[in-house]
Amino acid sequence: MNETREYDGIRLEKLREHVWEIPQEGGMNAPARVLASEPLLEQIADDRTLQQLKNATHLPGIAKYAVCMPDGHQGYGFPVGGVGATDATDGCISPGAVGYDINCGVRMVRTDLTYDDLEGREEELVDSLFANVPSGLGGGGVVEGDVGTVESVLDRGMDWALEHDYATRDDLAHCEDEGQRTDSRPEFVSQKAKDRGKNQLGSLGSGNHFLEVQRVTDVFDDEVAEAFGLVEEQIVVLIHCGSRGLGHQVCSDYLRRIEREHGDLLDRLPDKELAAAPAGSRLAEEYYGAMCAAINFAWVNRQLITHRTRRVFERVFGEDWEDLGMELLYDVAHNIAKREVHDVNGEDRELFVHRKGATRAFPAGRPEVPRAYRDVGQPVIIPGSMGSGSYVLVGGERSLSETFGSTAHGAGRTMSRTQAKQEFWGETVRDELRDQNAIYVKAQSGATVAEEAPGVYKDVDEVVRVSDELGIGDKVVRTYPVCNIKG
DNA sequence: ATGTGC
Repeated sequence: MNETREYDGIRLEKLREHVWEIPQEGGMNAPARVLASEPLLEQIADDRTLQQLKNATHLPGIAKYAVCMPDGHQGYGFPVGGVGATDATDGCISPGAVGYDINCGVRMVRTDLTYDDLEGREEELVDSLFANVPSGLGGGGVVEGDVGTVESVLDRGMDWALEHDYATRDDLAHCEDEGQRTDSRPEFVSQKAKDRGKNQLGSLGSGNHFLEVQRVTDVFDDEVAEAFGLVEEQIVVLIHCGSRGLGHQVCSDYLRRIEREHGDLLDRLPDKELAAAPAGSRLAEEYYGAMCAAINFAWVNRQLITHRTRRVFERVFGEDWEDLGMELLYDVAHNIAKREVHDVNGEDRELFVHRKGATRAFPAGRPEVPRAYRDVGQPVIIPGSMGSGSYVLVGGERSLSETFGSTAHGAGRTMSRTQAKQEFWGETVRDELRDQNAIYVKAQSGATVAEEAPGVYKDVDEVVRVSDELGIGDKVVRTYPVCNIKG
């Protein structure tokens, strides 16, 4: 008899170390799995995550099992840190299982600088980044486009940035999907969404989005770190943001349309927030096209911020960005759905893989991995809090059989934003990080710093340990923050 | 996450 746990009437069986299963019963179309150590499972069970995960298995055509990553927490309808793969022919697609911030994601830009080159100049660098990279709620971006510009960005993604000299060919090669979803259908993105996007091209936004200068403190795998161009004491830049108001509007628009046009399917699901469009329906095709367009918008957003960041480093360090070695290491999406073919019980099936707060983690050999990394596997970038630093992993051998080629995406919150503001005060958090940890934070709003205080996050080391031990994403390097700007 | 509500 397996070890079991029960939380609010939801029973989990321990299959092996870090793998817990909610057995299939009632209206579930598959079992569910939670990938977590015991302390992380306790945190996951603390909110509605397990119930939401169980609800997700009610989605039509869900394959194998729904998965909750070690950093999972409750989200809109479907857990953040959730992976759900549904049959692309007779299953469904669910905006709630992608998330409001379509292609919220993260990229790492490497440099040839070391911490020694930067120490003592943190204030200058953080001030210059803050002054030049638009952040905060509302409008103002690197590019002030019109609706035509937005449509071009939606259609072509990073290819648009290449044509307008905001990107190099190498930048495109180092993005998931090469920074372009060719299934994009801008005509299915509402005018309202495009209007929201036109003055947000190249802007961080607010909440947990940030730009962080970091130093590499630990190398766990010399061979893979070398393939990624990473060494100890090296300075790197992490950019974490998404598709801003445009992606948010796409999600809202389609949730409302699903409610109106597919109420029958909605009535059979345990939670209205799981709203899904049946695969093959007109609405499913339109949502998929619009979501791919928003994905393209987010890649261009991160690229425009990269462009500005390179300019800032050129001014501060007095060399061209090429001479500073500021190449894009990789850009990964954390909130997407994608048609992918996976083995399900010995049969190759085309699925909509929904990764909501989860990272693709393909191992060596997969054709989707950029040529430069194909012999080692794709880089996986996992941001922690502004006090803890982050990790670069490499896609693990077991990810394809265990998690539809996915792993975790971050540390995950442990308390609400409201609670965080009661526990912390922004200016105090900022001063302590500077005085005790030599971390320089500059934000539009003190409230945001309180909401994002290191103390509101799970232990990123523990999340990564579980990923590594499961073999779905393996540790390569760890970084520590130097400068952080945010909304 | 988000022109921080329907």
